Amino acid sequence: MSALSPGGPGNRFARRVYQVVRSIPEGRVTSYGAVAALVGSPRAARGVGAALNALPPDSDVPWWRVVNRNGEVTIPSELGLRALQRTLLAAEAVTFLPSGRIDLDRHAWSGPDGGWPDEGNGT
DNA sequence: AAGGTGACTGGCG
DNA sequence: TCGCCAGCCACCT
Repeated sequence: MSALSPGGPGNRFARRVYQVVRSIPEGRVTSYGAVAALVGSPRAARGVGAALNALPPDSDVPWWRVVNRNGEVTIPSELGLRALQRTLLAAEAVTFLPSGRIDLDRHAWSGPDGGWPDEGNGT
């Protein structure tokens, strides 16, 4: 059984990255460094990008919810992915600033714990 | 197995 | 605020 089924990049790291990205709630975005930190390698921000780059088109991973630390889409526009990401994010009710960047103060996701800017007030 | 590339981040000027 | 350089880690050939 088993066979582990690598299914491509199916390594340990990439596998974990996909899991984290799947944990990103709709209408929310995060940075590669944040995902890398959640998988246990805060310095592997590029590794996250590589993993997403190897991500299949039929995957259930919302890769479009992952952006750089500037809240800007930094993916190859040649493939049209850049426009696609913006479209998908817009469909998630994500707001873009006049500068062309995403308002991280409004959609920044800090992980499964929450870490939200307007919460934590315990009653 | 080894080398090169990159969907990144942080520090400086 | 923006642009450039160096460092790190993972993926691909």
